[in-house]
Amino acid sequence: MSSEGPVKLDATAKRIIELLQEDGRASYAAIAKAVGLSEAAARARVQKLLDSEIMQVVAVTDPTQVGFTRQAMIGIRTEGDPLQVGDRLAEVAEVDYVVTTAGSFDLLVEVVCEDDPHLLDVIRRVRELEGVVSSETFVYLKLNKQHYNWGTR
Amino acid sequence: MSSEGPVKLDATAKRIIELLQEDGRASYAAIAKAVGLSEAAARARVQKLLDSEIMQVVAVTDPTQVGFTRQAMIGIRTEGDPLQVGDRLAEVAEVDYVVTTAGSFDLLVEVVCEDDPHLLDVIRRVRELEGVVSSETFVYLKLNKQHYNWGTR
DNA sequence: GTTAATTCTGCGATTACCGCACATTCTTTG
DNA sequence: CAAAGAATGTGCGGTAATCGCAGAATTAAC
Repeated sequence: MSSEGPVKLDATAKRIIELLQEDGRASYAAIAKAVGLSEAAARARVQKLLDSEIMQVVAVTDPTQVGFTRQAMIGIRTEGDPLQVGDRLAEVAEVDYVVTTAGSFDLLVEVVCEDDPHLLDVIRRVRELEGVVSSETFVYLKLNKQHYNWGTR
Repeated sequence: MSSEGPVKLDATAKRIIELLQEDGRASYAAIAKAVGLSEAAARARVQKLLDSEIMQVVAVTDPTQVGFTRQAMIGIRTEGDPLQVGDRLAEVAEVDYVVTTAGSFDLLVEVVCEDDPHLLDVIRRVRELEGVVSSETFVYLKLNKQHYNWGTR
């Protein structure tokens, strides 16, 4: 769905991203002052970053706090093209995160479920997908840390 | 650092969260209209959700797009209290995500690094932590899907 | 049933946002 | 290298959103 080009970001773009990683609702005026641009220019740059899907500004929550009692990571071994299997997994609604990896799993998939029967159903559906050879599920017991302000380089 | 109580969220709070999961920069006026409150009340509720750390509004990016070429998930087996080890891991700057799990790993840890030597150094530091018995690293090759609008229940 | 605390509404006063015309800088390209 | 074209930035006026606060309404506690 997204065709990536390794976009080049200048120092101003990176500082804007870092500011919004700290506070996604920062005003354009505040951003402009922080990076030394006019308000209109700052606004244009934020819009560009959003439109190009380099960055998105969203609310993030601990799923367990908003009614999803079962979360899990599923390690998956595939046959055929892992990227294609990854695309198929990405279509599953309960899946919020898919990465292709090197190691004893080909894909790591995070799923968000309401309860145990729901998780069971998701695992069943995942294992039935074409190209999925085996899977191993890690049920989440506690979310210890979750942050997004890793900055830029 | 965060003392969790399973906070009870009413329907309005959940709808506000869902709206901001779609667009973290939605105006208070728009939120108010959507949930049927005055602008001031909507603003107060958003502030409360932010202050109580139930929700945070932030910019999220694909790390590879902003200069971090090496990302990985590290599966960790521990001895002693996994939660304590998790807390220690959470203090590592390059670690952005820590979950305690049930399964063949006790903890899953996501790390964001600039390059291979950086990743190597992080893995070394992680393995030296007290309580870490063994670790297995899954280097990310591609981020297939990443989304945050899983809604509420 | 009264009190206290929380939450909501309804405003002005202030600030931010948006769109647009024009200036500036950076890239092609002949 | 000069001119054309594309980005990117500035300034500003009109509109809309935000903020702070006083008082009403609702909810919880006793």
